[in-house]
Amino acid sequence: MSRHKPAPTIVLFRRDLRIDDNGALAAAVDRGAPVIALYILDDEDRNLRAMGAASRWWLHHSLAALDHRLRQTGANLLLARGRTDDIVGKAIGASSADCVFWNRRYDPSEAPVDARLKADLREKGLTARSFDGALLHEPSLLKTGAGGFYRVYTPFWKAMVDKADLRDPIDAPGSIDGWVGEFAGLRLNDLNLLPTKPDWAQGLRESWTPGEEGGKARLDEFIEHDLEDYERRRDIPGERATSRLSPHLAFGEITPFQILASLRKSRSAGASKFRSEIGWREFSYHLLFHNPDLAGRNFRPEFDAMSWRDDAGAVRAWQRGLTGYPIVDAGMRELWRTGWMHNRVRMIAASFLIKDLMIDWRHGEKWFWDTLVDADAANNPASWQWVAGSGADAAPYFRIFNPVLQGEKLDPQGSYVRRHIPEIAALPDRYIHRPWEAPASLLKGNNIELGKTYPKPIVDHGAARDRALIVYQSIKDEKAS
DNA sequence: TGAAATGTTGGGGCG
DNA sequence: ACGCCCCAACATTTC
Repeated sequence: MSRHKPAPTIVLFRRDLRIDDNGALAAAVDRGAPVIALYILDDEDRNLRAMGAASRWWLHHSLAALDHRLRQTGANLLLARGRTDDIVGKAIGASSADCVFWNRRYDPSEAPVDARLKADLREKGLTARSFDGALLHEPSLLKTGAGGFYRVYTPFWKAMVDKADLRDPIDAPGSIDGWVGEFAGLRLNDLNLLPTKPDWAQGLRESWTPGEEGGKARLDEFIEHDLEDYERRRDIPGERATSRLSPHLAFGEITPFQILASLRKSRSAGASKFRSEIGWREFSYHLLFHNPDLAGRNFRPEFDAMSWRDDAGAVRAWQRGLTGYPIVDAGMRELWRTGWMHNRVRMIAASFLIKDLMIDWRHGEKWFWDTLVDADAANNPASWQWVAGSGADAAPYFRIFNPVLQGEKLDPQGSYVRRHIPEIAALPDRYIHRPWEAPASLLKGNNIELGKTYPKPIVDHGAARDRALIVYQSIKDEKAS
């Protein structure tokens, strides 16, 4: 007599490339049926924002790491390409699966895909279930006293901490009964996620270990070495004192539940400051959920009247790290080389594009989307709007960073600038953030020719500041009238 | 998660 | 000894 083998469960992996604290995977394993772990790359759906090049590089390596983790426990990752509903239908056809599990997505362009899928599957009499993991809170459930959504960070975070279910992480399955069968038959390289000609990923490879084990190691190291003095050192880009967990979080290799659980154990002085940075990520998703076009539209509509400058040459100089302001250029080159930029420098570089160059923040947001390994549908537009002043709880319009003062304050020894701008590395500290003031003999002695080996400032900050204040003032007048 | 302009105070040089 | 000025240092206001 043959024992009846239950129909398999499909687990969809998306930006939750981990086996630890994975509610969908744990539930599938608990169900006792064979598990089909499936990743679908959807390059077709025009309603979805195409992933940037740096993110695709990360995705490739993260998928490889996930496959490796699954193989250690008895399963493997199947890859497919196409629309989610099509592929899931085909996978059900090939496997007779009767059950599909996944972890929820909160990007408003992706969530409807999952909602339709759930409805379709249930209509066919199949089981479809979704789980939490990406966020500490459900954006649809958190409301202000007046019934709206939060627009100010502090009350949001206070309410969230009170109401969220800060559950403990779910253990990774010890072993998985992996479904044995063929489906789609794509190999990782078939997804074409890596850059080819040219291969610009050298700096990324040197900087990162994608995958959940890399993320866990990063968290442990951060807590052990940097958390105690986090509040003081986090703003000093030369120190590498931030967590650098952002790409791991963006791809769901680690969850905020895991991070908070580790912080609870550490009791370090910097824990509450770091926890509130996790809170900003929650706030960004909260804003995105209630404002689906956060990357395309000003949160404050009065900014629609803003007269941004159209200056392709200036945008290009900013992208390449050739503005002539060392702290800005160092940040932009760190981004280009490593796929990441220190958070404080992001603010300075963004302030420079928006307020010194008067370029529409959406140009900056797009560049970051393409070049950041941590490019995130919520954090990226929310943060750009924050700097522009067009966002919720945003920086006031008159807050304009002086790139020289910021450089001297946060990188007094110039170690960050020298790391990324070798052509001026020989300048003494005194001139490292203002090379145009260095004596001619000093420049010449170090083979620096401003305008040739390193640019002269593309705008005068003082004049640019005055211009920005006038333009921003006009928006304020607009609103008043 | 700012910077610049303006205002105030107090020490020291000097006639 | 005194008043005057300068200016650094700090505080406050303004954008």
